[in-house]
Amino acid sequence: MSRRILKYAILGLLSKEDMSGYDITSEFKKAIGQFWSAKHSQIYVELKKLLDEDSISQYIEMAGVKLEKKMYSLTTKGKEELQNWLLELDENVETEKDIFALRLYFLKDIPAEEIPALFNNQLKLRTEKLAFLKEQFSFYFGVEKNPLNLDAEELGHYFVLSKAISREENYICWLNKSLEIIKNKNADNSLR
Amino acid sequence: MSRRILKYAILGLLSKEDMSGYDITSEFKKAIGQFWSAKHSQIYVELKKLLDEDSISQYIEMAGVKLEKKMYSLTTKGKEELQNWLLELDENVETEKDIFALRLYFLKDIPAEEIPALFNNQLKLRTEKLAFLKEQFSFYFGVEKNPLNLDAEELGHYFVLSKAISREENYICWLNKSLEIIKNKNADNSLR
DNA sequence: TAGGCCATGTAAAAAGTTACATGATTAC
DNA sequence: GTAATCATGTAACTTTTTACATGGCCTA
Repeated sequence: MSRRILKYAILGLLSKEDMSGYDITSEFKKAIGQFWSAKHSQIYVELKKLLDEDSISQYIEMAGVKLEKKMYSLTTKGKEELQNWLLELDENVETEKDIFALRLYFLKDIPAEEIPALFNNQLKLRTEKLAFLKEQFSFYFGVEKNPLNLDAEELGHYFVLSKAISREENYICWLNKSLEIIKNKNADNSLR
Repeated sequence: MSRRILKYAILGLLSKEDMSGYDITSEFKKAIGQFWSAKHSQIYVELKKLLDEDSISQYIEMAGVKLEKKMYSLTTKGKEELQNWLLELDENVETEKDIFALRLYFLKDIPAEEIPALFNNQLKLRTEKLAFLKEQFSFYFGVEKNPLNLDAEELGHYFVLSKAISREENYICWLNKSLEIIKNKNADNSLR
């Protein structure tokens, strides 16, 4: 958890178009939510902070008769900060936390007959996520398959979706391979 | 983050053998650190809490003449808590945060000539990590390749290492594919 | 008119990082 | 003797989650 990643995630989203806190919250439920996310409570606080620091500016848009949407835009300062952050080189790979893998490390304390259920649950979750991602992908890039024909904005989206898909496919593949090993082991033991 | 994952990570490590806070800190620099980690400052605080809650017990081991190592063991309560946690089914896939992918989503704000450097840096980091993981793998499983011959404890380790390796290989593969796209795009543009 | 979504916030608590602090042991 | 590593802790701060809280809009 390092130096204000949420700040830059928000600046990045606002560099595409002006958004409200609610819009930003929604974005984290789509493609980019595969690699960073935050709850609305954190986002509203961060927006206030960014406003204070003059990285963003605010204006009101009416949504209906009474409902005020607070829209945010990047300021010059915000644009510069984003630019600089985008060019930073990471110095090390951060731990990508994964509770299932953590549990599996403690395999010896899981009764053998319970293990397949754990794998199957994970397989279900990951398969659902992959389906969601593929749906998104074909919605945005279904017709135009060749990434060379995409503009820079679409290409960012393309990379992130293709990355998420490849991550989930790889995860599912590893789950299947590992589950096979477990099944063979269980079969072995019942022969004895 | 969520429901005391560090607690269970520590209980899990202690179920293999008694350890000190320092030992636990070291473990997070090895295989399991690929999927969960914590700093010593957090670990010592959590150990005190677990001791208060009677999930673990403490004894002193002398390391040298003056140096006292505080060793921790699971209590019956701790063992039960670990058991129950290991059988819990995750209800959703948590965001696996990845700053590089986040940056890449904002690609349109990165000057085209800077992009390859960003990819190459990531490629370097991931390649180094993969080398480290493969070293670990061959150290522990080099001779005995067949996972069917491993006992439950080794198998947990095997799964976690094989998962980390497959994750990094997949990441590198995606980086290379994406970098190719970027190069082709840059070449295209300079032709115009 | 009711339920789901749009929309924005605050407060408290938990989790995690960074910095400060200290001292022993080991191997060269 | 000195540097790396072993060993343990606290304090301040940042980040993230959970819960509380409110009200408008839209569609069936």
